Amino acid sequence: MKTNKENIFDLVYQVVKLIPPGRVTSYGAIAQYIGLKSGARMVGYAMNASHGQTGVPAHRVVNRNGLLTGKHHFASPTEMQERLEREGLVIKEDQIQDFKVHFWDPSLELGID
DNA sequence: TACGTGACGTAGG
DNA sequence: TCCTACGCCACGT
Repeated sequence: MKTNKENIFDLVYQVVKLIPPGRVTSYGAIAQYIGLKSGARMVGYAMNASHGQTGVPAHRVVNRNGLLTGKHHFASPTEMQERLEREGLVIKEDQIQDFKVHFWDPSLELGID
């Protein structure tokens, strides 16, 4: 797998697009799936650049603790939470409740191979 | 061209 | 178990 910067961003977008409604994943999970070493930060950066991208549910990507760390980067600080709640998730204190239950691991769902 | 910053994660104390 | 420090890469100034 090539790790060109454009591919990294594109891969992140594609994986995020594959996240089914009502599910969430973490930066590290995506990074690990696309083969990024410490790409957790890169995934976050890709998300930052995904604002102009359509079909990229960045609100379904949270940190390892299930915390909505990127909510401030949305149009409204509450938009991320609103969207997640709209999909049936429960957000409390900017944190996803039952995060483990709704966690969507690309390496597991899409296959590591 | 060079320095600083950032939507994170892991390791060590 | 909780807190602090470091690493990594790309982008903006």
